[in-house]
Amino acid sequence: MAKKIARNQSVAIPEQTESVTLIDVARVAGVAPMTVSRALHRPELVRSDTARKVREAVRATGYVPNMLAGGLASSKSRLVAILLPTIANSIFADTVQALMDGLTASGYQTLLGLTGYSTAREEELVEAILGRRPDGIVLAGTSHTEATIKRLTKGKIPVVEIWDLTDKPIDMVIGFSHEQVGAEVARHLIRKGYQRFGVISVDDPRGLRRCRSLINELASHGKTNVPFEVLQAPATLQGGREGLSRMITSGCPEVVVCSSDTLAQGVLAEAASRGLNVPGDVAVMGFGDLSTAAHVYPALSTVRVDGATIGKNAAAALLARFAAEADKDQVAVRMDTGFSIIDRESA
Amino acid sequence: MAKKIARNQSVAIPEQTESVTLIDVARVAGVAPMTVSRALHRPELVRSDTARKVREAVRATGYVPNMLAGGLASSKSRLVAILLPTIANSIFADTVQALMDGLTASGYQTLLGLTGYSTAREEELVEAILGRRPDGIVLAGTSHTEATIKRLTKGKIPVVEIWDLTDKPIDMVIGFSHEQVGAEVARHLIRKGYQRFGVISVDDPRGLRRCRSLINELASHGKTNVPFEVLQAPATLQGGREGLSRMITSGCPEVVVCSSDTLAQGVLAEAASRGLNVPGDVAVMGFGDLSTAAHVYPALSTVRVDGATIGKNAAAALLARFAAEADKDQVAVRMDTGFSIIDRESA
DNA sequence: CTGTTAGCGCTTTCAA
DNA sequence: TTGAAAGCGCTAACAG
Repeated sequence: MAKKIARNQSVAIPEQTESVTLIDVARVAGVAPMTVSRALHRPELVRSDTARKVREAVRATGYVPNMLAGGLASSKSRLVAILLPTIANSIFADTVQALMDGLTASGYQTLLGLTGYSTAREEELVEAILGRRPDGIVLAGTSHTEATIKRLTKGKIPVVEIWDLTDKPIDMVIGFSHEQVGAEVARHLIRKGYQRFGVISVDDPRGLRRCRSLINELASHGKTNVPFEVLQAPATLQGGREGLSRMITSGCPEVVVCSSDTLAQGVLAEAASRGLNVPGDVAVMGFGDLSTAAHVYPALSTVRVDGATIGKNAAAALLARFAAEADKDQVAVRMDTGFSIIDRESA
Repeated sequence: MAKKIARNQSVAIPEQTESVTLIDVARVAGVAPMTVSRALHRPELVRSDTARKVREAVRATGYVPNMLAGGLASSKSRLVAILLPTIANSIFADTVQALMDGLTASGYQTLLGLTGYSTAREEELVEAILGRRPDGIVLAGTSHTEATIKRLTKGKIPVVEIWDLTDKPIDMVIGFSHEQVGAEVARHLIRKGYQRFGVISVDDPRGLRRCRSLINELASHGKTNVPFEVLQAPATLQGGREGLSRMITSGCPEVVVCSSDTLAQGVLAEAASRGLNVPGDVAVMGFGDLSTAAHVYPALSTVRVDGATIGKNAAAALLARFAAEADKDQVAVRMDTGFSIIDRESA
């Protein structure tokens, strides 16, 4: 196996591998270190030809600023942490993508942590992440351990809880009511005239709340004994298939409601493999990113709750909150969600 | 809007908000700062009752170590950066999840960067990320700008390029040949007896290479003029639908090969909505995470290339490389991939 | 096993 | 507009 070329070459030029510091740049540019720092971060404070000299020195030396040192001195890390249950097949993917795009554009870097739907794990991650002194923390959900809440509440860094609502946010919240979502869906389906329902969910807390609320609302309309299959999180296509398979043993419902789009995809696959016509034999409803789902099923129905849209819009709202960091009051921006259903009218 | 409760309360206890340092902990524990540092990071170096005193002091003070300071002093950041094209519907999701799980378990935190398939953007991100002095960098792909390569080559931090192969890796590579993948698939399908093919890809570089190689190999078996639809990255279900729609105008192929599983899902959806039987009327082939796909299509065929498996196994290999950081030779671990196809035998 | 000394590379604060 | 001094909070290296 060949030796690493570049590394060996660099050995031939002794000491040039030693990392270049701001002081080296200053020496080359013929100015004080502080002037280099200013030229780099607040160029409007130095004369333009000084700035030019510095820029050239930076290029000549191959200087890369050390943000650990900078952060330590200034207590600003330009780092935002995002904590999510999971990234695979995730209902959060779009939110995260948009959020990261915005943060990157604003010069922030993103530390990602995966909690696997465990608040204990979230606590550990928060603990560890706090050590990096992030300039902001985004948490999925509003349910956390006591320790997490305590740590985050007493700190002075902005915290945004997303994808849920609560009366006592740690700091800011952008989300919607999963209970309201479930109830809204139930009413929509009843209006459509469906009689026999089936519900499939993974055991993530928010998905379960949506589904339970749905079932309650159905019950209050006289539709009881709704089959309810719960699968292990995270949502997979296979989960959707299995859910439908199990459910179908006790007769096929007219409409199957899923806790997420991924599950709904799986139900579609299973239906196809059983020769069931969608929506002729069974209608299927998902939950998640409308911007994707709406395109996939051209004739789908959409159920709306509240005022904006999950995904990009929510992320935009979130960024706006970060921008208005000065405002230290509690804030709750409501986030809307979309549902996709392949139902009778879209046949 | 209510004032933030906790923040106001903490105002009542002046100065306690000022961040606790290691020196404070040392004072409370009645030891030297260095001893606190040791007790925290290398407890085996201090007497157990000293460690206990320190632990109590940490709890009493609510101390959170400042990793910026620690990193600066030790030049170890316990940070690993991962750069990917995208996170949404991503073929990388599983790799990333497994990788992060492993890294987190080993005490590393993960900085995520999204390049959107742009090497220029990758370059900017690398530049910025290097400022954080990560202990390792993972890059998707082996195609980078000159500047990126230069920066990464001369640095002393481990770099792992994944999901592709190359003769001149920056440091380490874990991947497979996309050309070989394409050719292998072509031969597999020809062995199966298919005559009329269709190919749908998004315009991501690796997907295109797989598809082009497939088409070349088909040509060398006398199958020319294979319909080839290219859609804009990233892959979406809608893209798959559109791809099949366009393709079908010039007659339905016996088998449609897609550059990713997401696209294949879309093709399935479109086929269903057109009343096409899969695999009776048209077989569909995806590419990506076998562990998911294999479960979804129980009777699928599998095509293998090389030796391991994309996803969790690849991530494990990757972590092993990090662990063996001492070995500074070039390394190329080959990574195998799986294909899923719903074809005639699985009818 | 524990403590002391001297920075890590940058920015804040003040002075020029 | 620029510079000098004094740390930020921690750990390496050595001494005890």
